[in-house]
Amino acid sequence: MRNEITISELAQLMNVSVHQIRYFEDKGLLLPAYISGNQYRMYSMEQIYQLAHILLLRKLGLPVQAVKACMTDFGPDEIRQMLQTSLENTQAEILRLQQLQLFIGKVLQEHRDFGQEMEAYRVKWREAVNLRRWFMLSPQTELAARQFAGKAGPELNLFEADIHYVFEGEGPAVLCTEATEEAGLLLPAGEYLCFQFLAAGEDELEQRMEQFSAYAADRTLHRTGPLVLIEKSYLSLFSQDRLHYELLQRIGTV
DNA sequence: GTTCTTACA
DNA sequence: TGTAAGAA
Repeated sequence: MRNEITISELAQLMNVSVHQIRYFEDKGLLLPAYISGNQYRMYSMEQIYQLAHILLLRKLGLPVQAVKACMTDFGPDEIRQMLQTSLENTQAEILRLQQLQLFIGKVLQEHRDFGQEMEAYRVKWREAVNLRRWFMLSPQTELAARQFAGKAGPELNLFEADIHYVFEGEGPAVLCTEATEEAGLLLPAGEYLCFQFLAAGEDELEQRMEQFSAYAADRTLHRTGPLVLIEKSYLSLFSQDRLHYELLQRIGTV
């Protein structure tokens, strides 16, 4: 038995695919120790170390092409800088994953809340919320894809954000999302009449809003401030055909 | 049975 | 990057 190993043995040893090893060869990163009589690539210890080196650099986020340059003509300064940017990228990735973790937790929590409060009116205390206005929704033109494409930027995260439709007076609704700081529109802290429900279309939505008004009127609740319809589209993960909504309006003394 | 090359999604 | 084919 020779001391060298075949490509599949090397692949298994280093936990990569055979294809990937050949790919590295194609890119000039890793040549076999020699080619055997039957055209098999054979690898020795030197190649094992070299492959480990390549894999480490790939792990640091270097593109395959950059790995070559790194191994041939990078000096200590360039290596240090490479590690520095890799560190920064890693920190950014951690941040991204933390935000994702937060979002998943939020979806699960909201879904729990929704399950309990389904179809129930209740009065609850809400902390103040800052809203950022995006654009008006003219009453006739229903939500059109073009409207979003034209007026909303990439900052408006349609699926992950709570979309607030704010009805101020008789005018058209304004589409808003929550902001972390003062952003034009403030929903003050206070007692709010809240109603959560599922709805499929515009008609059902209007029906619910009339229901909401009637409920408040019946109980002679004094409503103050705008009516707000919150759409939690991400909760549609749980029900494909319907969207989750919450209606709310501040109540209390003038 | 393993690997090689080549092509393709 | 993975998968598939036919050839060695």
